[in-house]
Amino acid sequence: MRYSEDHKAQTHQRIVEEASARFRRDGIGATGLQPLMKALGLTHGGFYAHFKSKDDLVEQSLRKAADDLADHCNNLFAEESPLVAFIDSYLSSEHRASPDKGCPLPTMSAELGQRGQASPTTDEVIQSRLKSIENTLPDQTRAREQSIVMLSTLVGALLLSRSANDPELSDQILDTTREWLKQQATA
Amino acid sequence: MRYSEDHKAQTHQRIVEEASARFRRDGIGATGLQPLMKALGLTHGGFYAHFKSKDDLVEQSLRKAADDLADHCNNLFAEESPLVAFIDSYLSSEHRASPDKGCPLPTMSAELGQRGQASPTTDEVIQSRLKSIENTLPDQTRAREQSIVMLSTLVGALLLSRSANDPELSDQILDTTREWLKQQATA
DNA sequence: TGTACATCAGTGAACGCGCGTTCACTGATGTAC
DNA sequence: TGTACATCAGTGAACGCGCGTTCACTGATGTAC
Repeated sequence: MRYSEDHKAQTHQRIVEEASARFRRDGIGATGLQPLMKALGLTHGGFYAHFKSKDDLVEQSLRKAADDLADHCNNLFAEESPLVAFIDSYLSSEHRASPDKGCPLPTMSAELGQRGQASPTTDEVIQSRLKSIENTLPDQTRAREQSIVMLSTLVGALLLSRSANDPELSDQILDTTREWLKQQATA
Repeated sequence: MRYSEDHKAQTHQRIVEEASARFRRDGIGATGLQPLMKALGLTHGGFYAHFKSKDDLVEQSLRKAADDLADHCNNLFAEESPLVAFIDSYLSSEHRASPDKGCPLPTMSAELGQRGQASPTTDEVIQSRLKSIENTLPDQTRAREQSIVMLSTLVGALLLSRSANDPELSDQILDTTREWLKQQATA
């Protein structure tokens, strides 16, 4: 069947969006293309009309996630203190509970590094997230260094907080790190 | 064939050690039991004489890795400043280059969180690593908070540094974070 | 001391399963005449 | 306006592969008599 003008582009986007969520929630290796396509009401054979390979989809999904988050960060400039808003948002229980809608670094970067064949896409995501933080920093003289340390802390805290089984430990990591960073940000 | 007294215990330990290295280097899902046993000169069928399941091996491997690192940290007390020694060691290019011998948190915790069935082992590893840091802190009054923020930063920086494709970016993350933490430690 | 037997760590074929990828195909729609 | 044809997004069976797990087995050694 032949479809209306932008039908293919829409399907393509639907696949990228669903994959982007699943990769972040379940991991790349644990996300099968067959269940992914089925969830969208499609059959798996059609996948290769849209993507060269699973790796191709991974790259596009990563970029999509990074772009969405960059947009989200730009909205924070409406807030009184964008930096505090960023920290609160990154280390919120909402972000912890919804990896599928959040930053891909805590969920995907370990697997991306382990996957063998290297790709510059991960670097783009890191640089994009660093830039987002730099933009919110009040003092621009050491913005690069500050953004690197802050991103490391944010990524590590969210990762550990999600991994912790005991809710108390999980909260402790999230809350302690968030308050620490905010205190340092306002000092 | 029947073997000498502690032969089984030795084999068991060899499997745990090899698995512990592979899980950290390649990830849990990407590590097959068949290649693992083959690398030790064994056949895969014998695996279940030692472990209930792959998950059982994962738990034992995690604990082994955490114990080894706790030992390593205790050795740092011979240094003049254990805290600086710890930071230097954690964010060294050696640690970055050898995930199979290093901290399991940057490499395995995302996957452990995504694997569905939760286990308290991850919490034990986190608590163990927090304790290691607390022990090196000069000021014990806010040791818990400090150790949480520091572990988050260390884990995040190592993870990002390993994920970065561009060696320059990777070095920048490692070096900036290491120097920042050391400066804060000595202040 | 010599022999029969029990033990059990390790063997390797086999199981069902889901993976990523390929490919001949279908059939509704847009285009050409 | 009506008909013949080309397009191509999506279909679904099939491919080889490696996975975790099971199981009947082997055979060197320790133990019992």
